[in-house]
Amino acid sequence: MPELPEVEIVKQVVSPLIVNRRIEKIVVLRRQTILGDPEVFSKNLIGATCTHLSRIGKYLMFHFDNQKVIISHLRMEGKFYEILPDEKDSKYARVVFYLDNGHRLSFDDMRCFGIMKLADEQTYLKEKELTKLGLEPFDIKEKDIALIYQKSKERKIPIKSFLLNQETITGLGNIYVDEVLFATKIHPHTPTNLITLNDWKKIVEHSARILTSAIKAGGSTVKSYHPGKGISGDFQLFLKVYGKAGQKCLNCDAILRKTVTGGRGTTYCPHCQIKRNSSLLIAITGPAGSGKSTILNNFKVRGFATLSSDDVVKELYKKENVVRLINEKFGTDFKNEVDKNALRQILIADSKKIKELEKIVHPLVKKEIITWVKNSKPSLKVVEVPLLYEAKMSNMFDYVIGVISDKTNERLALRDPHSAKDIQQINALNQFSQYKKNLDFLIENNSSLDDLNRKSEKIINILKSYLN
DNA sequence: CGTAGCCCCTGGAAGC
DNA sequence: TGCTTCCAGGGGCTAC
Repeated sequence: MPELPEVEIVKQVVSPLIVNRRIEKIVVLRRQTILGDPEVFSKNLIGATCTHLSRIGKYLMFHFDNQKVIISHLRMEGKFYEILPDEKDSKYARVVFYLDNGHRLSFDDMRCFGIMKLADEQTYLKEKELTKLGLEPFDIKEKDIALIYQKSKERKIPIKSFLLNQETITGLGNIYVDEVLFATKIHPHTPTNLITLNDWKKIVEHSARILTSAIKAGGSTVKSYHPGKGISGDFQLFLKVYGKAGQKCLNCDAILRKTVTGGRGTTYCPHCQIKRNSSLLIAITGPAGSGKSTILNNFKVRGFATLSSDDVVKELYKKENVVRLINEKFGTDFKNEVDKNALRQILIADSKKIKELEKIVHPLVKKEIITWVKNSKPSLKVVEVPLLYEAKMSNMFDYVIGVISDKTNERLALRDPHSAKDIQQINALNQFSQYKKNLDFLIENNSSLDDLNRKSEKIINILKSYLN
């Protein structure tokens, strides 16, 4: 869990507990926590006295008078705690150091991600964990920024992933990266090669500023993390985006959005942090009969690449493996093609079956969309996805347009009187309204076709202006 | 080579 | 209430 400020606080809190103390005994409760042989680790440290602690990025080093060094990383949950003589080891103790004053220093690590490694004073900086690290934001000079910029021009990963990787800049983690990108008004998914030299100056400046203030505040305390017993920092009170998805942005009226970047939760302001990109992927979502197809067509006419998930599903229903899967799951006997209307009858009779169908269909649709995106040329791509949030697909899109209408039932009846009632019934089961807060644009289609066209035109122009 | 995605673990919270 | 699923302040490894 800890990022640079929290590790710095741990260093400050733990130093007085162990410096000038001799290690009398080491109990390794979880062998994998020690990289290398735990017996060698213990043998080299027992009898040694700790001279000082040091920190590089998120690594914490313990230096001893026998020229040995412990390199440690707390990862997500690691903590060093002092245990008094009459106290029991905690449930999550992994390595316990017995000190010459009768106290123990316990390395607690619920999730077992943390590590410790023995090294030599002369060569510890050459250990692979430390040689990989880039500069801390405070140490980055003008000439370093130019080098970082050169390096970044060759990388296409999202800037957030680039900053989380410690090889160029070290110290930022998931919280502070989100804060820095918000401060610099850079969208976390911006490809690294689009970050300008001027952006880099701002990123470095804000990183140093935010990390420094966080250290001053004692670090951030989120969930139950504490640098030591009874100690907790306050910087979480000053966070502007982390953990605040769904709340109002402090700089504008937009609602902060949560997405996923490289498997990590990411919060940002969709208005302040506009995505600059050479291409944009947009989703249109909403209930059946709301007007999605009309809007999709407006995009098509303006030269966007467009795809309808309903068409994708139609094609999937003709595939042999899909027909087989559905027959197995629903006890049907479709031959060459799944009969959509017959299937709908089954779903209406037992609404629990909808989820089962979605479990089969959604991942396949997602796959098809990804393939389509890869193969389509235009820089603006739009996909109509009726159940975008249910299918958990919203994260792959840069912007989401939602369409709602109080006239869906009338439109469905006009389109196909035969199936209208059934589709209306399924529509009623989906809670589109609860996703409103996740949308970037909302179109209320309650008036004329002209009105709908005007509204979609307006959004098309905004999206075009976002393009690099 | 760069990159996406999975993996290492445990437990609390939210969803059903 | 009990069960399931998701999520968490990190980073290494592997398959493409």
